[in-house]
Amino acid sequence: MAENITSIKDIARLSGVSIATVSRILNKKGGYSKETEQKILSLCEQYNFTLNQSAQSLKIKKTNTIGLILPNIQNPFYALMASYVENELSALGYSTLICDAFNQTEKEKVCFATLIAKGVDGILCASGLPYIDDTIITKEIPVVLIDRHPDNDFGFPVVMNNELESSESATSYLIEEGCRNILLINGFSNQYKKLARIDGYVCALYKHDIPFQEHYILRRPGKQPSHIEIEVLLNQFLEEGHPVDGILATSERSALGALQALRSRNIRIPEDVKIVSYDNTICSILTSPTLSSLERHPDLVAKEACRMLTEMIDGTDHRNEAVYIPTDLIRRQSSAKK
Amino acid sequence: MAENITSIKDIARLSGVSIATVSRILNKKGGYSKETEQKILSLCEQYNFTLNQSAQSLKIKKTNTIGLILPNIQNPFYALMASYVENELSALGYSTLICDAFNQTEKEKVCFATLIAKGVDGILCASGLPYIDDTIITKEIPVVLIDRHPDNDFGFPVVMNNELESSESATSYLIEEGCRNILLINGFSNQYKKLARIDGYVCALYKHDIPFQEHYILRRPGKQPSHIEIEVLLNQFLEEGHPVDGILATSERSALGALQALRSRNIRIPEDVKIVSYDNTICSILTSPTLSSLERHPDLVAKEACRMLTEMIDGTDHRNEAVYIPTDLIRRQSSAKK
DNA sequence: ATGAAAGCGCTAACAT
DNA sequence: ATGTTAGCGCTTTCAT
Repeated sequence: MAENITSIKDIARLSGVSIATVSRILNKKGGYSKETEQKILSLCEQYNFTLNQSAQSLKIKKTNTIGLILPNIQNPFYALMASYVENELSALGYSTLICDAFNQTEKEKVCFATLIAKGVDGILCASGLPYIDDTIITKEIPVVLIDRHPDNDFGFPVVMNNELESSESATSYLIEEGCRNILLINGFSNQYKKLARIDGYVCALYKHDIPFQEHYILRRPGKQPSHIEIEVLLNQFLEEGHPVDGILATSERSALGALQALRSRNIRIPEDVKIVSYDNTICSILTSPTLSSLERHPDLVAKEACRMLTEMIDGTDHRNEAVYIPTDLIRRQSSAKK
Repeated sequence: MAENITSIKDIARLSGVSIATVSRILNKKGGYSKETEQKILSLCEQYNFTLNQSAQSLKIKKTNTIGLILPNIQNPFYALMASYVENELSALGYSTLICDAFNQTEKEKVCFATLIAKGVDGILCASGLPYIDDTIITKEIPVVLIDRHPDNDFGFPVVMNNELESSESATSYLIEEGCRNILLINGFSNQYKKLARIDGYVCALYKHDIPFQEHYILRRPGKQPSHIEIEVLLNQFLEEGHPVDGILATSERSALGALQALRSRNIRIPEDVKIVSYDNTICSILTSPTLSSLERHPDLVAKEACRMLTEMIDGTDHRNEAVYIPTDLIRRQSSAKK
């Protein structure tokens, strides 16, 4: 019957050294002989002993845990992001405490509060909500924003795509493919006032001398799943007789809604209408026709954000910095040449 | 300049009571007056003070954190599962430490080790791997298995679907729709020897007096993304001239592969071949035709698993228990009546 | 190269 | 109803 090995004390007793030495060895701090190290290490191995992280955290005031706030894990793009962040952080020696904000401001506040209360060393926030709650700023916890640029600015660094250029180039691409009546479908619920994806679209039209019409931006009320709402909205829009030969959908689900609407009206894709979508998740290759999509490289975004955050935890100042990850337009059937 | 409030001691000093009283109030243990409670609470509110969880965990030996091991968060089904588990656990007062095993035994071992080292109160494991590593059993940490029934049995309770019935009913459904040459596509890499989904398929054939042919089970080598592998395999199979009028795909991605293969050969769905898939994620409604799919109710699975695990943490014995969540066949275009 | 001891912030048993 | 105090398992300073 093996005795219960719960603390550094037991290892110390069993090996005949002091707890200080055990601690030094387990933390690789140096200042011990090769033999004692070997002895301690094999003893720990044998008894499957690891340091108690709560005690360690209490002492060194670091939990080696990072909080990840996501707007909605069910969105395949954020599932990807979660996966990449977890992988990246684990390589950097951190665990990931995940928090789903379900696209609700209230839940997001709770996420922040919970994570801070848990004592995470830093927070990665991709919540997508336009405002950051003031109550969180009281704690000087490192925060890196992913994919968002909130209206109120706390100086938190941000890692995101070059939204303006991306939507401009996607729109230009549609124009170059011959589209003249390009509809922008805003897949986000209307919480953002300024959206770079809209600016880029307008910009591209302008550069190609195509008049911008405000009603060519479709905005969803944001009460229902976006693909349903968009299907209804687009049907309505087409019903009113507005000509459309190109669509830039700022979210994958809204692209799907557009697909459904066009299909139900026997409008051919890409012959009559070309579509470019965002996010390039598995969904893009499932539809028929397959969807042209802006690859946003969530792996690179995750990597940069994790690097920044861990550096901040180690003392580096990244306030007000912004890292922009370029996107790539993946061309598929929905925008293929005639 | 507000002073730094870091511990219960500061609150005690500021309010003129002892730390014990503060602790009692913050933990709602009773034994204090309404007034002191009010005073302490508003003080904590004012200074944004919360108990240091590391210290608390060290003392009470509970972290209120649960580890979730997933085979692959990028799979939409497991992203759903993660979302539901996180939501459920947060309602039960636990945080979720997420760990992606990337479908690798080695990474799974690391997940277990990391989580245990972190001091999680319990582990939810949906890793999908057939064996559980022995090194983890050394610690008597509560574990609930999700969606898996490993070959070696540690007595861990399991929450999963009624796999046998599900695949039998799905197969029977195809038969009743007129299919006689039903191909089973095993979307899993070949690590499982016994798979209830196969047994159910065989069972249904048997009950309908349809001879079972071993080569009507398509097994992927498991080196590449399944939809690519399946596309190749199915093309090969059809090339060899075997008649097929129904397909049961045990994963969504393999259903997609089948879709591609059939489409490339101008085989009509559902007229020539009917397809039923698993998991019923967003993918099922993206394809064209939309996919009939077995809804596995990951929300219910998550709920049950979280309930069991938290009960085990509280001392309830659930060893060797199994909870089976029924599935529902969602009928869509891919298996619609002629 | 190693040890003794203080103290991180908390809970709970034992006081009063 | 409230206070005192020991101790959870660890790191680290200061000894030796």
